[in-house]
Amino acid sequence: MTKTTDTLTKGERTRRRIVGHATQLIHDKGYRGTTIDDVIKAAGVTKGSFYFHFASKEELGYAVIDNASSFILEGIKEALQQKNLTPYMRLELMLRGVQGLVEETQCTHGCIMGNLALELSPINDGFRRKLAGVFNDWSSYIAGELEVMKGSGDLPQDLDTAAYADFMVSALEGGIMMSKVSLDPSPMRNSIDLILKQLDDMITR
Amino acid sequence: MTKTTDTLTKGERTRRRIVGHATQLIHDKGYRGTTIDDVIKAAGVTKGSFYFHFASKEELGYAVIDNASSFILEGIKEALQQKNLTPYMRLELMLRGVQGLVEETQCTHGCIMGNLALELSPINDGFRRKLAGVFNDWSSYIAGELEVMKGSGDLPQDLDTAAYADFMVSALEGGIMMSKVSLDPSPMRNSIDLILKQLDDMITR
DNA sequence: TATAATAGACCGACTGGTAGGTTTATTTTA
DNA sequence: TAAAATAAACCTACCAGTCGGTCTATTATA
Repeated sequence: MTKTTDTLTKGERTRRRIVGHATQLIHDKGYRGTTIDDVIKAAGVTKGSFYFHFASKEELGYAVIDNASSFILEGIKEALQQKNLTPYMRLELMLRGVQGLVEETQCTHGCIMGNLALELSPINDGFRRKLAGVFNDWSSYIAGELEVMKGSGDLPQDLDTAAYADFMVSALEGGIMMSKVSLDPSPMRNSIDLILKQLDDMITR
Repeated sequence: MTKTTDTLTKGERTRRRIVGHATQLIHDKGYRGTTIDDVIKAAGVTKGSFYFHFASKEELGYAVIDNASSFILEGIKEALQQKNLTPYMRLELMLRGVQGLVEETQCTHGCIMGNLALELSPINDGFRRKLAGVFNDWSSYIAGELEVMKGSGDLPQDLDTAAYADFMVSALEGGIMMSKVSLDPSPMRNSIDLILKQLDDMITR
């Protein structure tokens, strides 16, 4: 996937360090709430160095979205590739994985993708499209699992798997939003519990 | 409720005009994305006049949240007060009402409460608490309807109505988020459809 | 009742600070 | 040693907030 650190040039390592710190800061305070000065201070570089690696704050934004989305989607794909598990168990593993990620920050930071989706969609169409693509990919992976379940007769044949996958993503992101605004992990956990329960209830026995 | 326009002083009318335009702008571009200059230009007032009515941008923010939340919650309460309808129909009316509001802006602006919740929660605890209160109220109203249904035996007696109401709000807000980032009303409609279908499926017959 | 005094509402140039971005010189590294 | 990378000072636009002052409609007073 990504090159191992020891094969990277110094410049590439610096760039990644900047992106890493910027991702954390933006996850916490948002894109507008994070200044270049914040980023270079956290990453331990100077302005000149930053602008050697990035043409603009916008370019940093794209790098952060790429970094965060590939991290998240890799985790999701990994959970869904556990071929020793049933599709239902794979989906459960995936959802619990996301829950773990969000709980790492006591739910106060929410989901960086959801945060940026709402903050940046109205002001930058490039960001918006990239973020929409991430959610679309995520939903597609879930729909793939639902299709497998449907194919083996575990789910009703008239189930619209794409729509149901969208619903699962929506309910999860909404739960994360509620947890962030209330500083309480319960709503997110509750969403995941109910998503899984409803999926389980749909399984034809 | 609110005073009728003709009994208001000139100053009160100006203040409300500022809040109204600010609400629109903030709904569209977010709190940070909206400048005082944007607001005064839209409302047709000057800086001095603005700062006669508001001590700070933050105070405007509170006024906007109050304005938007009371508007939304009034609409919700109105739908839930239709005593000639069944609780299920009241909830459906409420959800379709929210859908209508969001579709007024082609889903591009999302829900102002959700937008502000994610943007402002990490940077201002006062805003965060106020927004959390709005979602809490909303969920409580829904839970009230679910309790009625449960009381009349239409829903399972072991249903956690508060948790299920939270889930409904989460799924709806998440759907609105997906619609905003994809510029497509389908995810929100899909969320509402599935929320209602799942509620209907739960009704004991 | 004519005039003076007061207060609410409004005006817009200005300011201090901030944030994104630039420039030029210097040091590292491949 | 040429190119890559870093350093530090600097620039400029923008933005929240300020401040001295104006306008107008009541209200008080002689």
